Amino acid sequence: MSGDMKGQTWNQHVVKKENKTLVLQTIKEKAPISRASIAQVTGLNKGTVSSLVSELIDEDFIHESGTGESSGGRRPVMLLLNEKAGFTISVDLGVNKILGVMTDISGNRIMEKEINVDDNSVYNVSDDLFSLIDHLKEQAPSSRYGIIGIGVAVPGVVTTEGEILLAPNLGWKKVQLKDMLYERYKLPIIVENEANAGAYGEFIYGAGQNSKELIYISASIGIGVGLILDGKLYKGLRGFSGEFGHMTIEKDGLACRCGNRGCWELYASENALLEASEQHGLKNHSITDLVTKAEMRDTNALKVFEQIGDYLGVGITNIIHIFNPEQVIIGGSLAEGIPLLLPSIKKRIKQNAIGFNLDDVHLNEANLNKYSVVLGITAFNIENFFRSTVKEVSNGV
Amino acid sequence: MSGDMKGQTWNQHVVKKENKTLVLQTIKEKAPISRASIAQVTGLNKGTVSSLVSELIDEDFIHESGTGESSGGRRPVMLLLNEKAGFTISVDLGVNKILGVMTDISGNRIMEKEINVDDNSVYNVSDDLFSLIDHLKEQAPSSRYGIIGIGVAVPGVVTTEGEILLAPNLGWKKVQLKDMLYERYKLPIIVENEANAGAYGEFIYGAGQNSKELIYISASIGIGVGLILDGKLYKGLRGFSGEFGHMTIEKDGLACRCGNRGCWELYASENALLEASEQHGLKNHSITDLVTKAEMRDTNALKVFEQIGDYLGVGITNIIHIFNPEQVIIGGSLAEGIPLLLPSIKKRIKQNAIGFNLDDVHLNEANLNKYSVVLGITAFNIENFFRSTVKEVSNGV
DNA sequence: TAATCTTTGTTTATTCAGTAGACAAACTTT
DNA sequence: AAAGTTTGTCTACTGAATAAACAAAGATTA
Repeated sequence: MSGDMKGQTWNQHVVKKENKTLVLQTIKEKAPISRASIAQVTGLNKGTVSSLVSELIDEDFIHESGTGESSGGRRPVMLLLNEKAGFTISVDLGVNKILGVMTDISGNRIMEKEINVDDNSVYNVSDDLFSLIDHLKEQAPSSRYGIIGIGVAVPGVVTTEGEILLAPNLGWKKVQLKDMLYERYKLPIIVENEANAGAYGEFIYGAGQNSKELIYISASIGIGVGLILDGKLYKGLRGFSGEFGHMTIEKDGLACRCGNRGCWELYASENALLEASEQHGLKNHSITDLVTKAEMRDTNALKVFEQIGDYLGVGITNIIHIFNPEQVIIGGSLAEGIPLLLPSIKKRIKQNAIGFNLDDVHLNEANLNKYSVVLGITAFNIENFFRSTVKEVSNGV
Repeated sequence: MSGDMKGQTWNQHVVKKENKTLVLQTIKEKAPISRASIAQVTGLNKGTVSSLVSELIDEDFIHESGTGESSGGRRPVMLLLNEKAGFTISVDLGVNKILGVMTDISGNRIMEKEINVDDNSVYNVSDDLFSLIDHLKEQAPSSRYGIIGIGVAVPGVVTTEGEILLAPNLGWKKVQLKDMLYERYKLPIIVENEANAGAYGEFIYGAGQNSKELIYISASIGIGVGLILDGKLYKGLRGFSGEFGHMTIEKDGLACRCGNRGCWELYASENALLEASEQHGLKNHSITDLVTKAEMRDTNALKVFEQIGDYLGVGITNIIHIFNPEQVIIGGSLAEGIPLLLPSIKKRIKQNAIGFNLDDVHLNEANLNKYSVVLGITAFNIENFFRSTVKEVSNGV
């Protein structure tokens, strides 16, 4: 009816929609909060807030929760997000295991299930994935909005349309996972790259909550990077940004299966760590083994971590130069070794990064641990839900 | 009075402001255009468009320009941007010369002046800069809004507040150029990094007009990069993004004066080109000399361009992997040699870049030539003007 | 304890921008 | 000349925000 191609048109419906979202957002962030405080924080008129709040209550998005402390006058009625108004199902589809969680619309984990996978064929994995989702879905408490969305993170190249073009470590090519899931569940579906999801998870619920410019490094078998720029996930033209694993840090260095040479992930990933440890006489060790050895002051293990940390530092220095970020967060399976890697990472960065950019940046470990990725998916699910639902309900009823 | 900290509040004033801007934008882009067409394109009601248009005419932003062709009914009255409602002064402050242009608010160049500089001290340059601006300012035609803004691009690190922290090739540190200019002219001032300005210039007026994701490489003495992401200039936390010149492409490679090692600009800038040519026995040649020689099939000169192009390709491959851009534009003084560099750049990229990302990207030469940077500044000036003025006038009168 | 002051939240009258639709003007087609 | 189209303006209406009055419920003070 309106809002064509470019530059949406503004009318009072849009105004109401935006203000309602603003009120809801304020409650989400500052709950418990009174109507009066919302008016003060947002700058909206008290009457406007009252009327929007009563709509939100009717729609079960929020509810009152008794009175708060008086500050010298009538005691305020506090408002809370109605966390149990709906639930999400979010899955981290890894190479060796699949982690699925159910959360409420506030992002609290209600239930989770993890299964191991050895056969990575599309057929087998999708079977496992479906039964995992079915299992979570069956046990969802009843609620006004039910399951509000299902999302899956995959270690691969995903288009903005949710098609998996390539997932090398799964051996997948051109898999229409989003369509498959929609076909089966008829619910809003999200399929997203694993590094992007991890970045968003840490941004919304984790170490990056107060940074608008943050770079999340997912260092596992390979390296993927998720970019939060200007407070939004940056995906590039078709969704393929963040292929930092294939950034050349040694011109004409080692040949990568991607066709490039000297790729960062050949020197600084979990794979690189394991290879380096073999070269130092530590064969068939897992990361956990190596961490244990290094903690017991094994010289070879220590050397390996120092070497990998140094290479990580080279790439991170590049990241700092390129983005002038506020925060760089390291996640993925390699994060297990962070305490051992950090000294040499920091040494390299301090030596090599330009002062101005270095001064601005904080280097941190992901603090949601194995949940970074699933919770990113959860955040996508919830955002999607509020964006589409808050408005339609208010117009529709 | 409203619209506090986060999440602006929406009311009818905002609606009008946005719709008015939308109408103006539509006229800028599609002029000459009738009221009826604007209504159709924007989705706004015919009456709304009529009333907004009549305000814009009162404010001299646009004017009617006779009737257009009938399409089977009453002939439309065509609307045009009133290009001469105001003028900008935009300056590209280079190491060897200063280029200043005056443009109208449509970005047409009205006048220009270029001067050479040999003493780069702040004192001397600011003197030259002031007299250059004075000269342009004096000759500005009289107009409703006069000089709407003054902007300067500098080859250095500029904060979001317009302070020049460091301009190594000028030998400047901590120069409050924005304040100095405001003190003198009491007009809206912009001070911006040269690569950022170049990127914006090509984005608005040049080769990148239809790309929302574009990377501009300013290859001169060093390398700077301007990032247009999601249709906006990306500046990072404090404005220091795009320091691609100091991206490591050879770990522990050549030492750079920035403190890092193996920086891209040591291998792929104008400086690198000149050094490489000396190593090939071509001493004291300018780029122009080398281009001439190479065009006459001088083997050494050809080799030099091939080598530098190859290194450029390495960095551009990284850029393609990192951003999944729609377009990469090469500008700066090195662009003079583009026809000679392109073959080896393209060869490297085709060999090394990941297919998905490679398929999306177009590699182009800047097409505004020496005006990329000044016109970027012009675009900033104009945007600033419309953002602040369109609205205040309509509320204020 | 009573009177007064504060804060919270609702209600009412008002303002203002966009919309739909009628209408007039100007043109084309039959 | 009559009928149909397109453009642009005008009028009545709608709906959302606002300011201000008001009611409710508490704190403070004498």
